[in-house]
Amino acid sequence: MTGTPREQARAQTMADITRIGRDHLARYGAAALSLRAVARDLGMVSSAVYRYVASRDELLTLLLVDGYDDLADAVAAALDDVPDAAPGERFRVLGRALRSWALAEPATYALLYGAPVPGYRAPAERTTEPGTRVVRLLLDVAARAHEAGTLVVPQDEAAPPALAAGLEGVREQFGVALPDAVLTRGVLVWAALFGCVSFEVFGQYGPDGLGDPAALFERHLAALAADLGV
Amino acid sequence: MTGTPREQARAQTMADITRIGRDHLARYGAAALSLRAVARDLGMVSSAVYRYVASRDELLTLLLVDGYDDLADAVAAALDDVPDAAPGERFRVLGRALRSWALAEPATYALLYGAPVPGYRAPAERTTEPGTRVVRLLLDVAARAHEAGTLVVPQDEAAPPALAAGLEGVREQFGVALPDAVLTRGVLVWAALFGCVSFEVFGQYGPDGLGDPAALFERHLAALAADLGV
DNA sequence: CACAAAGCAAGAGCAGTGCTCTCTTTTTCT
DNA sequence: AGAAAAAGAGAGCACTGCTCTTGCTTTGTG
Repeated sequence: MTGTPREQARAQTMADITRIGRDHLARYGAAALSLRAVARDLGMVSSAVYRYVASRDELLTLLLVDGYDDLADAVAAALDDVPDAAPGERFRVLGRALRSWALAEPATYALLYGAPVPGYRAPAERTTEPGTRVVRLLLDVAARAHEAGTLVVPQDEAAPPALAAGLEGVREQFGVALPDAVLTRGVLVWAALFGCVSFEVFGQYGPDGLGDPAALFERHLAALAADLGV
Repeated sequence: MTGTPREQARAQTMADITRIGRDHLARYGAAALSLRAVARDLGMVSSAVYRYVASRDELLTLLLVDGYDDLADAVAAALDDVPDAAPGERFRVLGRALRSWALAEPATYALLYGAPVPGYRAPAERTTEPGTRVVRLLLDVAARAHEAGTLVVPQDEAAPPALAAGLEGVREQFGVALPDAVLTRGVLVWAALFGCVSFEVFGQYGPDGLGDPAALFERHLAALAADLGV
C-alpha cells in the first residue's frame, strides 16, 4: 500500500476492474464479457479503461490468472486442513475442493478448463505457473504416498522414447521422483477428475444430474484413488 | 430430393448455411460465429438469412446437432469395422475414434463438450437424442460384455436412494440391464475419456503434449478399459 | 388463365461491441 | 515554475445481432 497517490489510485482502479470483471464473468459468461460494460459499472467512459487494460483479451488473461490462483488457493487450503490424513483421503479432499470450487464459480471454471475463448490465445508466460498449481498438488499427494511406501505402482510396460522424455520433463518441471507408470496414472486421474467436474458443471449429465451428483462424484473419487494407487 | 422447386431451393439453402457455418466454426471458433459473415459467404444480405435461421442461437443449435451426429457416426462406423472384437478392444476402438474425430474437428468438439456458449441454452428436445449416441455406444460395449459373462463387476456398496433412482433412469433411457456398480464405472469412464480428449484438444498438456499424446492416450485407454471391466 | 397469398431477398436502421484518435485536465518530476 | 507524463472524456470507425418495411417471385386456387 505504498507509492504516490497516483500509483495507489492506479492499483485501486486495477483491482476494481478485476473485481467487476469477475462479477460480469460470473453473471453473463466469458464471451459476453464486455469492456464497455465494465467501464460503465466503473463509472468511466470506455476509452479510459484502455489506460489500464490493453484489450479485451488482456482482461480475459487477468481473470484467467485470477481464477487459476483462486482455485489453487481453495484446493491448497483444503489440503492444509488435513495435513496428516492418509494419501487416499488427501486425494479425496483435493477432488472435493475442486468440485466445490467449480460448482461455486462455473463461469470462471469454464474460462479455465472449458473450450478456449475463440481468437484468444492465453500468453503461456503468464498462465503456466498458476495453471499448474493444482496438478502440482495432485502429484504431491502421490509423491508423499510414494515416499511413505504405500503407493501401489502399476506394472505397465516401458513407455516409448518420446513419451518417456515427456514424462521426464514432468519430473523436472514438478520436482517429483515418481516412476513413469505412476505419472501416467497421475495424468489420467487428473484428466478424469476434470472430466467428471466438467460434465457436472456443464450439464452433460442431464438436468437432474443422475439424481445425486455428490454421491456419484464420491464413488468416482474412490475409483480414481485406486487408479492413482493411493 | 422431391418437392416443389421452391422447397428444393430452401433445402439447398439450409444445407449451404450449415456447410458454411461449419466452415466458419472450424476456421474462427464458436464465439466468432457471425450470421452476417455466413450471409456474406452465401452471397446474401444478412436479413435474408433470418428467413432460414431464426437467430444466431439457432444456427449454433444446427451446428451442435450436426456435430453430435457427425461424431456419433464416426464412432459407430469405427465400431462397425470390428463387430466381433473382444469388448476391451471394442472399447479401445471407441476411444480412438473419439480422439481422432476431436483432433480433426477441434472447434466442433469444443462446441459439443467445451464450455457452453454464454447466453446460449441448448434446446434439450433437439440435442438430447444425438448428444447421447456416443455414451449409448459405450454402454452397449459394456452390456455386450456383461451378456457374454466376461464383464468384471466391481463390488461397490449400495448406492443411496437418489443415485439408485438416477441409475435406474439410465437403465430405462438406454435400455441396458447393467448393475449399479457397472453404470457408475461407465459414467466415470465416459467422463474420463472426455477429460483426456479435452485436455489434449484444449492444450492443457502444454505445447508439446507430454511428448507422445497418442501413446499416452493408449495407456489411458488400457487403464480405463480395466476400470470399465472389459 | 388470372390473381390473391405466401415466400423470398434487399435495404435501412437501432443498439450494442472493440478499439483508436484527439483534446483537456490533473498530477508528477526536475 | 515549467516540462513531461498520466488520466479521463468524447467522437468516430467498423463490426455485430436483429427488426421492419418494401418490392419481387413463386405458388396454389377460383
